[in-house]
Amino acid sequence: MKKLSCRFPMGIHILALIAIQPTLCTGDYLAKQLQTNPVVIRKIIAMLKKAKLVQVRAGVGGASLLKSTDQITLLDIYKAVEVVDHDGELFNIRDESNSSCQITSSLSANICETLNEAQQMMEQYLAQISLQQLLDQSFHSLAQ
Amino acid sequence: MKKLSCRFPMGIHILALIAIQPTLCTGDYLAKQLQTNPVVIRKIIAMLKKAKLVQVRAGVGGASLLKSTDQITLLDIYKAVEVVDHDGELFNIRDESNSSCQITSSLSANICETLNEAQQMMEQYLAQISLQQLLDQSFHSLAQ
DNA sequence: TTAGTTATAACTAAATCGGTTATAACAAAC
DNA sequence: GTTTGTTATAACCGATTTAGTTATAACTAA
Repeated sequence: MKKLSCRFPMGIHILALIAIQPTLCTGDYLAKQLQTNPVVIRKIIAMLKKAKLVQVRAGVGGASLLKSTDQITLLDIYKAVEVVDHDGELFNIRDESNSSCQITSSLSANICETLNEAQQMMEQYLAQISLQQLLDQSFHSLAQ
Repeated sequence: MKKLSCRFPMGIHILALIAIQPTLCTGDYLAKQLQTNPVVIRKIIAMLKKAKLVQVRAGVGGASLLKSTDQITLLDIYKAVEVVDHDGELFNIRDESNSSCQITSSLSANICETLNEAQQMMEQYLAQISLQQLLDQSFHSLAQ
């Protein structure tokens, strides 16, 4: 019913623009690009800073990456802005593994294990895509 | 920051219990197993009914599956209870592909494509796991 | 000193969530 | 036909998250 927050795709977009044009990327500029509010941008950037992916030039504006674009994966960004304050589990699984009913207990443990594997499939994919790859793809589609 | 709803793991658990002991599975019984409220159970079952995965004996209680356990995949359940009222996209991607800035436009399109592929990795995995497989695993861990 | 910027707190409106209560309808047993 | 146990569903609640906004303070370079 509910999607994840838009911070993840926005975070990717922000870092990509910073990679291309560091000094140009003020909060206002990025907000115009992403059609949102500068404070929303700065909140996302604050999370990316906490993950040591980016640094910001306070006062004067602009930002720059703290890693090279091929060393930043989409999983890094995902975890920086989407996985906070909890164990990182996407699915909301309640632990019934110590139920007095053995079937429920066993089922619960197996559901938990299986869903976490499903999540890992997604995260493994995100870990394989670097910011550089995304930039390459985008420039390639631009050239056509 | 936010996990998905607990309807998905609960829906799996509910269908598994129905598969094992159809007549026993009243709303009250299932609620005790999952440690929640009968109405919560019935809301989930209502979504599973809409997806034609289960039928319920109104008045007398109990439920039964409308497909065999090896023809119900976790993806079926996921889509029945977690993906409703929107296009099924997990990530909240805003369409910036018609931005006046060509870089932003191209980036947006590629972010969208990449994240949807990440989602597909997860859904493909869910599609490979049947309810029967989950039951087999659970009985196997019980036997040990 | 000024202008442009970042940092951050506080607040809002909207949506979703899990849960609860209440009411009506249903089906089988007696 | 009544009773009993159940399903179906609407209405509501409090908590939480979200994106956005406003306001204030601090920073940096010109």
